[in-house]
Amino acid sequence: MAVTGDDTAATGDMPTYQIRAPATALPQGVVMAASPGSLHSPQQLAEEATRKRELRLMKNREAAKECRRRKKEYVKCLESRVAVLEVQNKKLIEELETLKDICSPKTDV
DNA sequence: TACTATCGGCGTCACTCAAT
DNA sequence: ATTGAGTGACGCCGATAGTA
Repeated sequence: MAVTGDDTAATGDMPTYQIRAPATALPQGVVMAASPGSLHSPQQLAEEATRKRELRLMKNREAAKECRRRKKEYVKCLESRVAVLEVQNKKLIEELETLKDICSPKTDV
């Protein structure tokens, strides 16, 4: 698991699978906005607003996919850890029973 | 076969948090 | 204060399984 310990330690409410990664590159086909100074008419402003919204939605779409992918991976990781711990627990219980048998005094009833 | 319940994935919105 | 990324919550949709 690639989880930064510092992040999780600093923010208690942060899910452990969350990784605050640096900003990633834009998906292919994304064109950066024109500078605000180059806009004039209300028509142009409206188009710019629409374009910005679509860009935001597209980025959020990709972010959500990535977030879900990481979450699935995290859950899978937890499940395999549970499996390992269950085996370990079972072994310890068996060992305990063995030691009890060895140590307990015999009672003939 | 039509209907229903359940599940997984998706897109979107609203919010938080860190960086600037 | 603003901005961008990450994520929880919600609703929708298609696939699949179970049932009358």
